[in-house]
Amino acid sequence: MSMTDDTPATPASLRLLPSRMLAGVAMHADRLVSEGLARADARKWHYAALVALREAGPASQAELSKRTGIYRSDLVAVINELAERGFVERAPDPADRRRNVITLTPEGLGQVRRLQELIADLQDEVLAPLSRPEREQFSGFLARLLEHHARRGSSPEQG
Amino acid sequence: MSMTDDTPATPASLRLLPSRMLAGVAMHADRLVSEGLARADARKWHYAALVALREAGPASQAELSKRTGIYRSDLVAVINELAERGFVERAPDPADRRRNVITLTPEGLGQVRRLQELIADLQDEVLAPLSRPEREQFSGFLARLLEHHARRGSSPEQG
DNA sequence: TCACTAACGTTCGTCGCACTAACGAAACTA
DNA sequence: TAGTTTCGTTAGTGCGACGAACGTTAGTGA
Repeated sequence: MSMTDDTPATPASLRLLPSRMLAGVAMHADRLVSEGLARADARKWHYAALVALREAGPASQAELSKRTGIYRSDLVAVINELAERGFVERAPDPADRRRNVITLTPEGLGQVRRLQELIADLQDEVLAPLSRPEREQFSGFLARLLEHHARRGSSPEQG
Repeated sequence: MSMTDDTPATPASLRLLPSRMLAGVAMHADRLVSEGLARADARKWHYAALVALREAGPASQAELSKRTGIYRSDLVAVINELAERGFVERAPDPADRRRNVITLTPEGLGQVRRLQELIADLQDEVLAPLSRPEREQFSGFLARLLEHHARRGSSPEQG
């Protein structure tokens, strides 16, 4: 009857590995925001594209790809979904007939505002256990790490 | 020929999103360690399993799964690969014939030592831009975030 | 003892993400 | 005018996280 507390704990040498913790926290964060956005019939990429459009105006898909970090291959589907929902419009560029010009619609503007609030709440949820100043520190660290690895990375970059 | 600096910068509202930065840093970190381990013909999971075995002795696959966070479905392949390389042995448990007992071999012990050094170096590379005390802070934040989300998570947990 | 349930290892399949390859059309460049 | 590059697009790869289901074996209660 006596149980010897058989809880199989992850060894500390694994549990405390920064790269592992990083992956774990990123996963939880990703799940939180993805599920939150799903409740609004949206995805991370929708938000990224919409924000980029609002911030910098109409753009070609190639430009959007660079601004958001979404691969141009994957961007196709994102724009499709946003266009279906009436948040953006895809039109051929008369000046360069290879390109499409993606434009934010009024409905899209409304949506990005809604999503922005939602996302802000979700970030709070992600960082819940940290105090305000700690969140600043943490974000600062992340930004520095990101910048560092973005430079050295021979990889095509992504976010 | 003046160029209006057409560098398409990611808007700050995206670039500074914690969840996004988290994903980005985690990706870079993961790539670094994965590539590093690949050079030693190993993967993250190999290391996780080997460490868990060294730390807590021989175990069934179910137990290993809980200790390492590797799904039992995926663990099968990991043990296969480790067994192929002679680092572990998989034997049926005479006490419970449903189970396999996974045991670390002497070669496995050597390998886990090698990998541990390698991993330590790779962690340094990941955290390169941070000073020692900053790394401590950062790791502390990660640990707190992880613990927080592990509790509330109805998700089966993973690292 | 006998049905019921639960655990174990395993296989197969799914979903999403990062990423590559290739292609036709259009645009630049020599 | 020929060669190269860019753009949007389709298809596909590799991997990590995860679920479903199955046969086998162990425990559990009537």
